[in-house]
Amino acid sequence: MSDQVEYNPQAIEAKWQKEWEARRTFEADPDPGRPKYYLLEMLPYPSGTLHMGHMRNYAIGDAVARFKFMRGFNVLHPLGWDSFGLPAENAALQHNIHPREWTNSNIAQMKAVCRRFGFSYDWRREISTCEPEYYRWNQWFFLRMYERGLALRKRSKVNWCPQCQTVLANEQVVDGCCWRHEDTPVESKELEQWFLRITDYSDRLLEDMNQLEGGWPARVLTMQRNWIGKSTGARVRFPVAGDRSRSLEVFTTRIDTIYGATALLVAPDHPLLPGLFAGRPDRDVLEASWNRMRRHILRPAELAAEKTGFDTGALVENPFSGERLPVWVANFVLSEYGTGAVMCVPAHDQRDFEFCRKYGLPVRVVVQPPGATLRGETLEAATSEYGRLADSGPYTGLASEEALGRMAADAAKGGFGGPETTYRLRDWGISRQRYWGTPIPIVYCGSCGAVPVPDDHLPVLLPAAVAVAAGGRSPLANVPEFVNTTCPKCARPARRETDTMDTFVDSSWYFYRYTDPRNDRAPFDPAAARHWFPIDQYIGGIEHAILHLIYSRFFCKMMRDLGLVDHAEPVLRLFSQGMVLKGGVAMSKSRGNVVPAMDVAERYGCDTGRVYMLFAAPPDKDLEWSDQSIEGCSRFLSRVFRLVDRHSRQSQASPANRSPAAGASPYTDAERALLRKTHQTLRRVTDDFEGRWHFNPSLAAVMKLVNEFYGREPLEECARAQVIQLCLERLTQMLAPFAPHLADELWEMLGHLGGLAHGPWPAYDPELATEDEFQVVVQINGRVRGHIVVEGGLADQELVRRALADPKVASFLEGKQVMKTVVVPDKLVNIVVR
RNA sequence: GCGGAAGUGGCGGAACUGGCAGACGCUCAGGACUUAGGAUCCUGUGGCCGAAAGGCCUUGUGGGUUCGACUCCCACCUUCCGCACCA
Repeated sequence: MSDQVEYNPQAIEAKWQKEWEARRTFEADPDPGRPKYYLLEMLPYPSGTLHMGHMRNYAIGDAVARFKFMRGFNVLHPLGWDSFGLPAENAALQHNIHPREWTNSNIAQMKAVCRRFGFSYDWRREISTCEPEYYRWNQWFFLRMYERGLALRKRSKVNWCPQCQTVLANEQVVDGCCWRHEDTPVESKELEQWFLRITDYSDRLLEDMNQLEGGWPARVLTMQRNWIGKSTGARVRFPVAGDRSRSLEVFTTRIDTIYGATALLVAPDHPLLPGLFAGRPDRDVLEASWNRMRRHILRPAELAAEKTGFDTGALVENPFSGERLPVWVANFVLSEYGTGAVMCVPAHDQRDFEFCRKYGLPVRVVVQPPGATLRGETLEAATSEYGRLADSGPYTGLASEEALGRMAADAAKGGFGGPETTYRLRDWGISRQRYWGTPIPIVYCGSCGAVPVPDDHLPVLLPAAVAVAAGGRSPLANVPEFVNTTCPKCARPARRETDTMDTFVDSSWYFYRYTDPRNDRAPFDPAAARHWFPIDQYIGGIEHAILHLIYSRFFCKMMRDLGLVDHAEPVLRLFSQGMVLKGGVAMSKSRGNVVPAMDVAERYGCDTGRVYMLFAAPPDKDLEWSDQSIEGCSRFLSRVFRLVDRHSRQSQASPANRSPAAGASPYTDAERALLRKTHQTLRRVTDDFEGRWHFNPSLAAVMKLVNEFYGREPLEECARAQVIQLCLERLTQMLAPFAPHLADELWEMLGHLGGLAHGPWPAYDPELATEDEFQVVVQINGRVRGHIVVEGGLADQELVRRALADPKVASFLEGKQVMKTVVVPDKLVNIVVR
């Protein structure tokens, strides 16, 4: 047709976005009549521009959200901004702009991109964590934790990033460097800091992971388990020889090997060391070695590859054997884990083995692995296998498994130890010496000490006029109007805490706020949370596997203890999407390899961008950006547009053709074939959304269906217009989650009003989707030798008979003897010959 | 070192519980339409042999199980990710 209209994504997209907004299409409120579905993508940090790396996350989420909308779910799909954080302060320093201004202008830009992509967010629920209306509840939660002893101030060794000029939580240290500055080794400092006692929840965090099995990626669960690092063993106290009032404690998971201990090793910064040196003639020499080693240890980035140590000259007594053991300082013993001291069993621990071989300490085998008789003198490596105890006093002959329990119990009986469980997880240090964060609601009073700010004084407002400077202490300390206050208890002059909270506090509970975003009396209404929670599907990057995802699980449990929520886990299902790469590396502003999302929308339209994100790779794998591939997706959408356009013009000429074909005369073969392909594709796409989320082959199937229509041109000669109409309607519906704007436009072209956002998602007709003819592969000795076409459901013998009758197959069988036949109904016949 | 994931055409990737390897897209080639085509439509496109029919080879490597293996088992190689003195 000469007056063919071309696909104009920009016009179509603007039209439907306006329409959706006017109709409040994606606003969701509790509705007892429909099942709820809470779908969430991790909230973005407003860094400036949204690039296609970000968009992948939202394209996946939006496809699922729209599918659920179409299926009749009441979908809660919100978005907000993780808007506190250091980059805003850096921008302030570099461009002399206030962090708030920088942040808000970024939010405006990014929101414009999200709107340009037409995502199905309920914007009424938008939140921004840097607003007092939000962060006052961070303070409120802090106070509730303070009341319960879950927020506490303590002096401890903390990680210090010299770039950020602030403290980092353990979770924020990656390979000994800052998570934001991968080349900057973290330093160690002793500071007084606020901590949240996440360690009180170690066991619950671990146990409740059973509820997440299957719904969360296995590797995330593994990473969290390793991070919590539970290990069960025993604590044993070794008295100092000659002074039984003093002792050194060790933690061990292998108390069954204790008769093989030939030394006791302590960490270089063990608190009892100075006491051991005191009064010794060689004290100066010892302290010199000690200081050398400590300097090294204080820089965790320079982890020594080689084990070193020195003999303190002190002796302790093995409480089991009475044997005297030398006390050594060893650089590989960690002061933060266990008791900061270990028993050294060289025969059964590789680290101890290397240490003892280096320094000539004896090696003694006290557990013989099954079927072995090892000797310490000739041992080439430690053996950590369980076995039978040897040379172990009264325990000799016991199996390791049994000895572990019995010896720990005996240590308890003897009053020198007992069973113990340790964790790797440390308390969460939340103090940050930075400006752009939530002020910690504490006041220091000369007479009352640390006093919590009363609830009715919240929020403690972050002052606007602050000279942001990196100087190792919080910029807030330089704002007298902020610092100087009065004690809430005694009304005397007092000083405010000037550190702000780690921004991971903000993101630990934000998804509850979405359920009741404007509440000014509580963080949220428990009833609203109860309605929407738990989150049915959470989507985000793997980089939060332990940071955000363990903190928010902790918050949920804490909130449950406060009576705010009634579930143990906030997120039922988690999906980690792959990264978008360009030139083999992740797209990022700092690498300068980003493809701005707005560029894609302007050039191809956002529907094309979305389809490309879902088509180019499975959603959990990394995706390499390709300018050529996205062209292909653009072409595909144009093809669909032209197909429907042509059909709708013809229908307009004779509107009767629009009436449904149901009840019409039986379908012709060509019509059946068209309907069959359509319903097969529909089945595939439906199953995929409900199951594996392999959108790439799903979209491939839709493309194939479109090719099918093109291959039958001119369509109207092979099928009645009503049948074509029916098939195109299904095609349009199944395209809707992927290319929603185009789908709504096509839906209108097909004569329907109001778009497809709320469905319906069509049910596929199993009858129509069934093949009535099958192409059966005929193999001879496993090699394909022919094909036969048969009707479905043939008996095995009949299938074999027809296979043997095929002339081509027969020619291969000449002079051969059939040994056996294998039949897969409707699929395959394999003839085994000799 | 330990744990996990992965390895398929020129490229991105399909192949669900073992059953025609390479769907779909990109690239490239040819054709049609056209004043024109970098638009559109059609055809072809893993390698080798062959004019063709057809045959042989091919899913990191080597073995095994099976009528039949990308898929299961064993060993090895490579890449990526996580943990890494956690006692």
